[in-house]
Amino acid sequence: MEIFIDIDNPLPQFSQLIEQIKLAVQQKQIKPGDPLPSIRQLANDLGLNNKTVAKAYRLLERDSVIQAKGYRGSYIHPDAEKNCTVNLNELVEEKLTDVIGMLRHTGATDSEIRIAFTKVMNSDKKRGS
Amino acid sequence: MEIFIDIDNPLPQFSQLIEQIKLAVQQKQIKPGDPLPSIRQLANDLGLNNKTVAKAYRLLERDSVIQAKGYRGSYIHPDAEKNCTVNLNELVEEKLTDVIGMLRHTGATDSEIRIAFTKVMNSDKKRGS
DNA sequence: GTATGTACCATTTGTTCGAAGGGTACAAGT
DNA sequence: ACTTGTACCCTTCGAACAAATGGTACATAC
Repeated sequence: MEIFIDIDNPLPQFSQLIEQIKLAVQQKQIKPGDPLPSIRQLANDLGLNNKTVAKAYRLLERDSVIQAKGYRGSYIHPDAEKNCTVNLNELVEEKLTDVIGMLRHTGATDSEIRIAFTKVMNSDKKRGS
Repeated sequence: MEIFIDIDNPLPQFSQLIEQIKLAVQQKQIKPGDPLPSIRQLANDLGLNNKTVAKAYRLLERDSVIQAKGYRGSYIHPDAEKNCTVNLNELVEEKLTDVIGMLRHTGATDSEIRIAFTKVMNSDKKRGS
């Protein structure tokens, strides 16, 4: 499995990493149960910061593409092949498109929608999750 | 009817103006059909820019609190008293709260939601209103 | 002619945010 | 001991945006 990170690519590095790992899973270059390089090691190999790789791993684990087994390294998730085709972002975009379209239809300004959006994002953040 | 614009108020000037005009309507200091000062005049009286007042008027008209009668000035809308209590922003916030809550429940990161949000806002903007 | 609402062009200022990097530390596994 | 994932702290850079201001112009009503 080979990973290329393109600095000139407008896509964030952690996104590129996620994409390529998902791609490797889909192309069966790596299979469920296979171990992944450690965060620090991969970061070192690619010339990235630990945090950047950790961020990619964190998101990959949330999407059940990989599994972080405590302090025993990270492995490809059993259902990785299925889960890495499911795109959470598509759902997010879809839902947001619906609401935004609806709100614009009521006459709400883009500006107002943005204001309300950030307000909701921030106010809910404080008291919870 | 007296309008006060507080520079130190964190609330934007145009918002303060909207609030105070709505308040004046609710308190029946001005009644449906009453004329409003012209944009330029009010801006001059309050020491604001024309655009700032125009923005407030534009939003007030969208909410049917006032009526801009072409080139004959602006007047209080017949249903102003009813409409100025209805807050479009509340609807916007409510709907956004719903979706955001739902998306967060699916595991989406606040960051991801923000990314998708701006993406939707911008991509839809390009191809027509 | 003058005032009106409105629509463009533009700029400046301040805030918020994402992305990335740097450092330190911890608990649990080998 | 050493590595692992993870969780904090903080900083820098750049982009996107809101808010406000300025100027110009137009068609229409009085």
